[in-house]
Amino acid sequence: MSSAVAVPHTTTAARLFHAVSDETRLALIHMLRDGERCVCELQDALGAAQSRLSFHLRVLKDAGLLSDRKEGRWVYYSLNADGIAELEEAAVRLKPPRRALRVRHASDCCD
Amino acid sequence: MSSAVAVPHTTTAARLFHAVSDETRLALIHMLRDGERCVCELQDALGAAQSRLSFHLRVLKDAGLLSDRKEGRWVYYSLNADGIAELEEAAVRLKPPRRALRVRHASDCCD
DNA sequence: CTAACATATCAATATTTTTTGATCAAAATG
DNA sequence: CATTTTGATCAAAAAATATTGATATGTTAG
Repeated sequence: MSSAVAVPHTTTAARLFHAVSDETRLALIHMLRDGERCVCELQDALGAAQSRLSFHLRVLKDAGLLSDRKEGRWVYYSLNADGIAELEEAAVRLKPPRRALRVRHASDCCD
Repeated sequence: MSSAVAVPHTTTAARLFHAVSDETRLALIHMLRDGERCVCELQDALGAAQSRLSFHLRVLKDAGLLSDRKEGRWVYYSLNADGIAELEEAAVRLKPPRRALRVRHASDCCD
């Protein structure tokens, strides 16, 4: 144990949070909350350039938050429930344990 | 309703997620989970340059995730439970409503 | 087969974020 | 008061991300 930074989970969590730290990507997720959509639909709805959208979809997919499914010439994206759950867990892990909510009384710092 | 991007919550959520999308900042949060710490302690523990740390602490504080308290020449940072709760809520809001988990059968796309 | 379409990828650019080093202000200390 | 200490802030450089436009690939339609 010990190595200052980089708790193991930390890297994954950072990746997940980064994926959802952008408004366009959040908008995509929100659109997908009620079912899969093909890229062209998302594109229309968001009024975003095709290649831009493709970029953001990939970020989300790489983070494990989306799945895709190819059908004919379309690609349908949908939320990956497992990924979303992981994200939620990562968020929950940030909460302080109740025992520690109190102020740790100072004077034991920097002497 | 309608304006494509930028659901109101979306901006706040993006800000919150961005704040925790960095390993250094996650490490800070983890350290603070069991009580407040002064900057110098965090600095030692993380082995990070003072000004770098100050930068990250500010990002977290601006996002509402940390509070600070000045005492003499020290500044103590601690988790702001409300902020952390907001973050968690933002994460939960990404989950698809159960009714929509199924595949929306295609052929209604791009006709 | 050829043309049109849906989407991914790539290279160049633009933008944002992060790091670094210096300087500054407010305590505390002698 | 002069010095030291803690921490913030600022400007410049570095690094990471995002946007754009072009091109490439696979697919269906004619």
